[in-house]
Amino acid sequence: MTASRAPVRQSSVRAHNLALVLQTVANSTDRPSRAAIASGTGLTRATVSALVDDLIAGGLLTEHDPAPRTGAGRPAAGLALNAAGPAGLGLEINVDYLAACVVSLTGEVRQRIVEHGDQRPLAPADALSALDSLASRARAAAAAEGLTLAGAALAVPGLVAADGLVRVAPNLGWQDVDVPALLPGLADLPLIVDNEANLAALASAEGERTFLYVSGEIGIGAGIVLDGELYRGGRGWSGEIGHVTVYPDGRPCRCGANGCLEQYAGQEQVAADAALAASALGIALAAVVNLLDIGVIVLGGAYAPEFDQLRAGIEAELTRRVLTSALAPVTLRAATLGPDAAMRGAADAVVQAVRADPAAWLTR
Amino acid sequence: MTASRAPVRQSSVRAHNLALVLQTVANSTDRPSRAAIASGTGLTRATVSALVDDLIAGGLLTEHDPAPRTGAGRPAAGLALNAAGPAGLGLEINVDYLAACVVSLTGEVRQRIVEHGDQRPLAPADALSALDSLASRARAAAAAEGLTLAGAALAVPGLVAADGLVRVAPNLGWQDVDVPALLPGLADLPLIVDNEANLAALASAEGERTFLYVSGEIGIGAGIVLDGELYRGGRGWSGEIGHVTVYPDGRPCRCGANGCLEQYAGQEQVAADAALAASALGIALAAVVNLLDIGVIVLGGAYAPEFDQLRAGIEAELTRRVLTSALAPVTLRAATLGPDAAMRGAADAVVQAVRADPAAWLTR
DNA sequence: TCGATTTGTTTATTGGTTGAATTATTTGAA
DNA sequence: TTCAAATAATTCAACCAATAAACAAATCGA
Repeated sequence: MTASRAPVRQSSVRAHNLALVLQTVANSTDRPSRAAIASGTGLTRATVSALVDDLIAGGLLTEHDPAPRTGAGRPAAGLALNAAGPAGLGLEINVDYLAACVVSLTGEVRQRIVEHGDQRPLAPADALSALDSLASRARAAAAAEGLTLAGAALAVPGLVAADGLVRVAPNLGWQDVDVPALLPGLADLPLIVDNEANLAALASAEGERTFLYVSGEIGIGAGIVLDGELYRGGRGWSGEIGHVTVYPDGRPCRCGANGCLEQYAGQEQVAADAALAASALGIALAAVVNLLDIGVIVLGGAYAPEFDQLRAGIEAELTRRVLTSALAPVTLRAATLGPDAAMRGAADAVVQAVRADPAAWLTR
Repeated sequence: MTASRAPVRQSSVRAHNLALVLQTVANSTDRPSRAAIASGTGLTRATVSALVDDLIAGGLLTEHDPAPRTGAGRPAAGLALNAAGPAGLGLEINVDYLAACVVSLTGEVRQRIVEHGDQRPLAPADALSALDSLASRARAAAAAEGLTLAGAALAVPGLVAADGLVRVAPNLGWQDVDVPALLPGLADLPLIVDNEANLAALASAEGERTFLYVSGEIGIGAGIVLDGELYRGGRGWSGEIGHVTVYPDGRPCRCGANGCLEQYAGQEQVAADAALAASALGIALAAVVNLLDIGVIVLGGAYAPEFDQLRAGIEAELTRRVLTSALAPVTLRAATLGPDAAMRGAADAVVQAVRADPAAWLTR
């Protein structure tokens, strides 16, 4: 069905194979040689050599001395991502802090600035103006280290439309805020604006290709990653697990409905009654697994530090309510990045965009 | 992230563009000319000509006289899918019938055989043996009409693993049935085995790219179509909406849990208490929309004839419980194919596979 | 009847991969 | 010490597929 509506020319072949080579290096634990990449991908050595030349010339890969010796033959030149290559600027605005970080192409955090302060009393323009100058500081520091930015991404606790328009951010009190227009300092960079749970999910993959990330803050959000790709839904509003009904006639929610998960497993409820929170969470997560057949669930935000208290209660509901639980169990895991997850995911999104389409960067 | 782990060569370019041209013809309401395809796809006329030649030579397209006259210039040759091209064999086994149909490349039903009879007392081998001979009859009739089959697909009311192994089909009483091995008459054809709701969803798209199809039978199943593609989940067990919890402490379900949707909106419950069924269905569907941001829901199976009774009750819950309902409403629709949906979807799956990868058929 | 117009084909060119031959660099054995 | 074997990387001719531009075909309108 999907013969994506675009024609393919030879240059698309090159673009695809450049990405293939770059991803192979990125996913490799050691520093692979051209020959290793060739046998790993199925491309010929000649082709890999040509592609690697382009990637080195474009500053995406670097060549290193061979690692250990292995038998006879000419020693291999080890290839690695260029730590000085295009980096990603990750930004986050949340209820009580602003944050920025710069992550290198290799995935290292090279800058990190967090500024605490209640954002709720501020008008969107003022909050974003403060973020803009925070971003400028991070940018300048990165430039001083010799890093060039490939783009920026901002995590927002709310519903974001495809063009960067924030439709609603209830906890910030925002409505219809045109974020890119209010960040003039970033006008020269490609800017991604996305929901915080979506971006936090990206940062929490740890090698997993298909999983659900759940973040318990004041609200509860989820990022759905299917086969390595974030699923955003038709309008970009997927993952609103906080308003999945757990008890149809239960507590009234600020959204107008009754019995939303948020009323039983929000940040405060976890602290007040972990058993109830775990049970409610388990019921909602069972629905997700029944619908999407997802095998791994990562608990982040306020859930991560309470993971040990929540685990048994959630698993009990999953076992009872997931139809296929006897055939294949669901794995529960705590997120490891803490409050930095969304900001890190934002920066990762930029870096991953470069890795997924290096040709766009090379010909920029 | 997804630079699908395979290298791309020139032949992949050709395969992709062949599919692009074929899909363009398939999705066209009139009979497009080579020039129209060129301007529609962005390929050059020369390239389209070459690709079309291959598709005509391979029996996938046919050339027709120009339709209406339009101004000056050489008249265009209209292209259309070849009605005598590779067809799909669709099969279904269900509690009280066996069915087979043959659908042409153009999407017309050319054969249709339904054999009523309770399958539950039969051993899987016996039921499938009967289906095998039914399939042979449909095949022979299709061959008599000059149709060649590109493959077959079977719809089963149960959980199907990727290799065609039916893990559980509760209403048939099946467990771990190796379907392909029990259909020797189809050994020479590629065979897809899939869940009936998944295949019924495919047949019920009606141009929609992202939607949820819900089928209310004895059990309740759902097919999730995201951007034109069926989402099957990590193990192929997605869409088990029947066991989403609606009332956590509600009626006990045969799956062992309490308050599953199936206990409130199954076939019998719809007849007994439509209002309760609609409300339960609405609660579960609201969860789907909150999680996946799906804008269109198609009600099939036993729900379709009761659509008018159910609609208001479902919509009330959706409006109340979907966080984004004020921003964008959810569209409810009744399926139109009736009990044939799964069988038709099975045949469609075969035809669509040919349309999505004509190069595979041409070089078979 | 002729020019304008549109469709479809032909041909030389270009970009990109392939496969085979070649060069480079090391280990190990005579 | 020297040379054969082995492995890595590069070079080069061949091939495949798309492109652009020229050309042939078929129709309309003046």
